[in-house]
Amino acid sequence: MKASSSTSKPSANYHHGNLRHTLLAAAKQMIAADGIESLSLRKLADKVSVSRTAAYHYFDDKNDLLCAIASDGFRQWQQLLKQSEQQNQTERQKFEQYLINYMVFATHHPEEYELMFGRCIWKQAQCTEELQTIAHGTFQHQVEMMAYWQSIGLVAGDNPLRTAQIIWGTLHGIAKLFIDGVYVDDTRAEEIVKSALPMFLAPKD
Amino acid sequence: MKASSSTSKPSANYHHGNLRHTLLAAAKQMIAADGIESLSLRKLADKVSVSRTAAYHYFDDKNDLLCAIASDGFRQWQQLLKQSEQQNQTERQKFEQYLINYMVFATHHPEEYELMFGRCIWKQAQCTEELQTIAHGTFQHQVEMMAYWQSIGLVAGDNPLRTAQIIWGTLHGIAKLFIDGVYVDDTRAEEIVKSALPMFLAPKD
DNA sequence: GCCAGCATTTTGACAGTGTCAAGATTGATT
DNA sequence: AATCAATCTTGACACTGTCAAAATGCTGGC
Repeated sequence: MKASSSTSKPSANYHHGNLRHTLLAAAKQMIAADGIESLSLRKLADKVSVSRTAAYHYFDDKNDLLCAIASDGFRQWQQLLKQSEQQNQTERQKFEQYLINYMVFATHHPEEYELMFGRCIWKQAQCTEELQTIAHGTFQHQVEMMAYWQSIGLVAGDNPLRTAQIIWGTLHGIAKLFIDGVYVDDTRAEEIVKSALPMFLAPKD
Repeated sequence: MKASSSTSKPSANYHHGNLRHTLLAAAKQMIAADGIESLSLRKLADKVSVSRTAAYHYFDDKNDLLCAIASDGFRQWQQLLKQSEQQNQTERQKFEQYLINYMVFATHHPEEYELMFGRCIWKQAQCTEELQTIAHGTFQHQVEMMAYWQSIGLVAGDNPLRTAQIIWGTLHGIAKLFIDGVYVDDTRAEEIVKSALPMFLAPKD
């Protein structure tokens, strides 16, 4: 019968096949536009023209959905990192590029960044297995890069974990101060990171 | 007459005189126990044995109440700073003490810290005039200290604002990674800050 | 001592939220 | 063509912030 779709477009409510993906896409769009806190499952459902509780077939929770978005964010970030690593440059340039990439990613996807590293998911609500794994992997990778940069005498210090924590801390802190609106001029973010860079380098002796 | 209190304790609902203060105290206690996000005006009212909307006589909003808590947080922090400055030590020691104080304050009052510097108030909701003023003053003071420490050759760099932003960024970032549960072992916070310290110092030449 | 007026608190109501249980719809399988 | 599982919807509940209107207690003037 295809009662619902006698015409070309399915467009009907039931079984449009990729609801999970559609929901995620719409949700990302909504948080990009109005922020995480103003995303409600009901508004999301409305936007996708589906009933209030339809999402519950693909996500346990609202939290589960947010975790999925955060996971996607990590994948995006990892991909960006990989691309950047492939360009052949000085290690020094790679290091600088890493710092700038982080900052640009954070300030250009503030809401996704907030989900990836914010309290919303990590603290109060418990984060998904998937999210935990991918996030841990990302950090692991960061520590390894730091270990390498230290081994070749580019970055100061001899404790990769500690150094990674501090550098990440610096990036995260500056990013958050921008994202949360404590620092106001987004465009300066890159500048600030650049002037922070020398702090991390090993003395040239 | 003290009609309400024929016995010792007033304890009645109406006019117990310091509701504003009581509400703030109870709210602080509640967010310390269960986090900001699980604070509701109704639960708060319940705890103080007062009706749901009683708080609206002292605060415009839930946001207004949170801003008041944040403002108190800033006052607390400023007082701690003042105390610490009075102890006569090396400038180097004072600098170290400042960093440690920041970290200890942040990790010991995580929820207040979140309100003081988090998105909750600064971004989505607009912050109170009072909060904006006191926060701005605090940062101003920080920049001045940094300018001094740079002028005596203790801290590296010659741009106090920029340096203050970076150092604050580092502190804020590390604090948030702990507070939000990305880094887990709170007790290590102080250690991390101590190993970050040398980064900020001017080369001894 | 009483009453008006005022500050303070309460009740009622409304729209919005996340989420669960039970029912309705659809496409695929036998 | 009947059955079944996947998918989506409806109904319902408790909880939230917030507003308007009512109730309550205190205080100063007579």
